[in-house]
Amino acid sequence: MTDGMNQGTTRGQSACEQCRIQDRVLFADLDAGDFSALAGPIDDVELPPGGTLYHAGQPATALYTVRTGVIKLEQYLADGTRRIVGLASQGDLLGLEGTVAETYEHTAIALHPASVCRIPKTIIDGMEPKLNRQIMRKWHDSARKAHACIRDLGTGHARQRVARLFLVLAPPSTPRCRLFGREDVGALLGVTTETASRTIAEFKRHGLVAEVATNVFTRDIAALERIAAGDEG
Amino acid sequence: MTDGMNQGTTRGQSACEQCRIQDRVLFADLDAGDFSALAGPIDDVELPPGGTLYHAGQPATALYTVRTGVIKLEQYLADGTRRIVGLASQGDLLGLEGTVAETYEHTAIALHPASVCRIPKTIIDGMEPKLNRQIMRKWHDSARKAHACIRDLGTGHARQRVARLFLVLAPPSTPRCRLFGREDVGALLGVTTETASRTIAEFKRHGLVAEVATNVFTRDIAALERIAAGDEG
DNA sequence: CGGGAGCTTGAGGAGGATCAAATCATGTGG
DNA sequence: CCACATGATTTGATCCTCCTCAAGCTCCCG
Repeated sequence: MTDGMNQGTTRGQSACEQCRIQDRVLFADLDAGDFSALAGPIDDVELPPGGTLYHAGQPATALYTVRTGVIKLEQYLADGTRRIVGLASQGDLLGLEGTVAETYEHTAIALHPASVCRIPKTIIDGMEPKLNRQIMRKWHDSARKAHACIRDLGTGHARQRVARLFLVLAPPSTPRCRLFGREDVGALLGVTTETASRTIAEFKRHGLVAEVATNVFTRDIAALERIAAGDEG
Repeated sequence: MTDGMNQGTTRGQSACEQCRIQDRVLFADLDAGDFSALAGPIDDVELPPGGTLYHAGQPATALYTVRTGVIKLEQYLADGTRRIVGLASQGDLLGLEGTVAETYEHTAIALHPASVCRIPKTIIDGMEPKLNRQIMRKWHDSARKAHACIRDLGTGHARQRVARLFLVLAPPSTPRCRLFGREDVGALLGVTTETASRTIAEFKRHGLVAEVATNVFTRDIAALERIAAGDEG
């Protein structure tokens, strides 16, 4: 149980018009006029690692756009087992279920220091038609990610899953990628904390990845792809 | 490789207005006037077990509503491994990705004899605003199912996964449920065909389920729930 | 009746879970 | 600034589940 502080700081208004990731977020195809209309109540939320954005079952009052950091989406089984069913990073939308349901379906917790943009449900409701296409695209992203999670991170031996995780964490061109706690790696891949740790340690020994700082890795992409596909060396 | 015939028969027009599952499908909240406007090109497709509705990568020209039967959604890994990432049954919408993307993302194959309703993309495009809420709800269903797949069918021991599958196949009140081939059970749960077979056989021996006809089972719900939660007896 | 596909079962081994301990980070107070 | 406490990570040893390879079985269909 990470048990971090359950909410980050909320500071002032967000400047959507200057947002660096504007083209990737919900309001991508709104014009300037629309922007001034909605500028009002959108604000930023800063989350420390372990900080909770919202809990499963809570009334869904807002959507969130991820600006920086990585946020995990957790769900729980009847026996209390924890499972991470998805990750959200830059440009992803969280709490999409709020547009059609009353409550959140996951618990959203930051893995790295994160900054997200809070968009009250009322804003969405107020301008539905213009946003519909964009919201649909976000649903699509979300479904694709979930299926990729089953396919890539939930299939094969632990070594393959870890390799695929390293490949998913950042695009191949990116030199480094940030990892997170072994317990979370386990919950994401469906293996135990020990297996996650052992496998990552083995990767380091074999030079498949190198830890340049705490949980910051460089990767041998080609070699990881070979492992991911099941080729053993 | 099941390699069934790759398409069922297509016969005539569909009578949406008399459809038994009308309240569960896409056009749930359209009025009579709307119905007559769209009555045109919607038609039924009958699929035999193993029949393919569409292939991953194909241009997405239509959505499909499932009227009867169960349809599997398959995806493939780089090494060729097959994985079932979801099941669709009565009322579910298939090929939703077609509303925002060019091609299908899964291969959709019938597990039982199935009857589906083909809705050309042009119809959807033509009446977007009225349908938006309903489409959104279908996206939501789809995402929920995918997460349930990770959580319930992809976590824990083989015995737990099979128990959860039996519980998911039909609501608890339903006396019987239909299963499908062991190879597909394996691909859905992320275990081998042999493990699927062995586990189901063991369930039969222990009276947790009983096979009243080929792949038709009655279930001891309470006992299955105990197994699903990890209690061993 | 014979052939084939899918299902069941067996034996053996490997991978991962489990239990337990040692080592390494991180932040705290002296 | 250092010693210490705390939690995360790594590692070890053992056991059990599940995979693998292989054979027998059942059911259906020609």
